[in-house]
Amino acid sequence: MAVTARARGARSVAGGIGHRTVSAAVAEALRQRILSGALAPGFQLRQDALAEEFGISRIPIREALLQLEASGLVKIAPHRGAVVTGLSVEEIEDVFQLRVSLEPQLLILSARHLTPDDFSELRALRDEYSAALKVGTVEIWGELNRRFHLGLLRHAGRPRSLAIVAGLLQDCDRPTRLQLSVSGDVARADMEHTTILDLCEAGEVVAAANLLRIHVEHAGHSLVEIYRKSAAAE
Amino acid sequence: MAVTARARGARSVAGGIGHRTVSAAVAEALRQRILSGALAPGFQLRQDALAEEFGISRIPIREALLQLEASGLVKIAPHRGAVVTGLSVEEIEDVFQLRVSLEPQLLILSARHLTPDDFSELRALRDEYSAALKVGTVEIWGELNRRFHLGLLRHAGRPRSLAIVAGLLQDCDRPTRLQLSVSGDVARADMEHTTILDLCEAGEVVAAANLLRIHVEHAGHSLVEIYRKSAAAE
DNA sequence: CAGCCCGCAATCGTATACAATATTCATCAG
DNA sequence: CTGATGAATATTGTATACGATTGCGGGCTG
Repeated sequence: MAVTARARGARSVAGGIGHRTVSAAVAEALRQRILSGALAPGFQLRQDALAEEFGISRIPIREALLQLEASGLVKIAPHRGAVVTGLSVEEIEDVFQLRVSLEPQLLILSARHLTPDDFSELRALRDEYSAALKVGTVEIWGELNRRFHLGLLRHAGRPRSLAIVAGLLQDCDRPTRLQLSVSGDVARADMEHTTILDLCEAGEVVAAANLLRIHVEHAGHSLVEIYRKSAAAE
Repeated sequence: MAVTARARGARSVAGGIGHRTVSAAVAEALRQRILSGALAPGFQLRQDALAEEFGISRIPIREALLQLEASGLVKIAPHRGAVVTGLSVEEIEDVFQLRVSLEPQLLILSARHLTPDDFSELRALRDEYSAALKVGTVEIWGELNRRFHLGLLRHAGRPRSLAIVAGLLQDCDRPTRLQLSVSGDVARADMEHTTILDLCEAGEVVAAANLLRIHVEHAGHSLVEIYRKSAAAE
C-alpha cells in the first residue's frame, strides 16, 4: 500500500518536469495554491494531510514548507505547524511604498539597456495580459504582471534589488487579484503598461520612470481603498 | 554510542537556551560561524560532517541549511550540497544603494516617535560599539551596528521595509568587518552615529536623515574601494 | 594517446519509526 | 456555572535506514 501510494504520488507530484527534488515540486505546488487563493490566509497546513495527499512522506513536505516560509507565504511556529500568511493593510501599504521607492529608480538604470528582443518579449507579455483580462482568467494575471515588471527592470544590474522587487511583486499578487476582480482599473493598468513600454522604446527614460511610479502608486492606493472598505463591511 | 553522542550533542547545541528546536539552534550556530567569518565564502557544508560534529542527525541540519538559504547565507544546489555564499562587488554596491534609498526615508518616519527609552538604549548601543572598537573586538561589531540602525528605524511603522533593511544590514556585516579592520573609518562611523542620535533627539529629522544617507554612502564607497583594491592585488 | 563509457564511492534525498511537545476534553474544586 | 487541572490525543520534531543522484577513476576503444 505504501508502495502504490508512493508511486502514485511520485508521478503526480514530480510529473511536472523540471523539478530535481520532490520537496521542490511540493513547494511549487503549494506556492501556486496559495497564490491562486485556493489556500486562504490563516489556513493551517498539516504535514500529515499534505503527505498523504501527495503520496509522500512528511520530510519533503517539511522542507517545502521551509522554502515557502522563506518566501513569506507561510509562517511556521515551532511545534505548532505552518499557517498561510496574509498581509495586513499596513503591510500592503508598505509593500507598495517600497515598490514606489525602488522600481522607478531601477527602470532608469535598466531602460537604456533594453534590447529589441526584450521589447518584443514585453509586448508579448502585455498582449497575453490583455487577453487574460478580457477572458477574465485572473489566475495567471499576477504571474504575467510580475514578469512584465521584472522584465522592464531586468538590465538594471542590481541583482539584490531585483530579488527584493520580485518578492514584493509576489506579495502584491494575491491582494491585487482582489483589486482586479473588483475595481475597474484593469484597463488603466493595461494602458499604462503600454505607455511605459512606448516611452522606454522612445528613450524617454525619466518620463517612463515617472509613469511607472504613478502606476504603482495608483495600484497601491486603489488596493488599500478596497481593503479598507471590505474591512469596514465586516 | 549513539545515545552518548546524542546526549552530548543535545547539550552542546541546545545548551544555548531560547531555542525551541534543534534545527533552530543549529541554524543560529551556523549563522554565527558564517557571519563571524569562521566559515569563509565558498566553503562546502557537508551534512554528515555537521551532523556528527553537533551529535545529531542530518534532518535538523538540512532544515537549518534551508533556513540559512532563506537568509542568503548559503546556496543549496540539489544533490550537491550547501555552499557558503559571498557577495560580489556589484552585490555589495547594490546592498548599499538599497540602504541609501531606504534608511533615510524610514528614519524620517521613525525619528519623531523615538522615546526617551529608545534614545537611552541607542546610546548604550553606541557606547558598547565604541568600547568594542577600542578593544578591537570586531566580532560583535556587526551585531551592534545592526541593532543601532534598526533601533533608529524601529518606529517607522513599515514592517516589511524593516525586515528588508535587517537583511541588508546582515549582508553588510561580513564585508564591513573587513572594512573596519582595514580602514580608519571606525572613528568616523562612531561620530556619525552620535551626531545622528543628537539630531534625532533635537527634532532635526531631515538633517538626521541626510547624515544617515551620507553615513551609509560613505561606508559603501569605502568598502567597495577596499574590495576593488584587494581584488586587484590578487 | 585522447576521448568515451561504465562501475564505484561519496553525498544527498526520502521513507519509516520513534520521541517530544502542544492541544483537547473530561473532570473537579470553588 | 466558571475556571483550573490533568490525562488522552493529535501534531510536530528528530533519529535511523534505505534509495537515488552526482562525480570520479579505471578500463576500453578509436
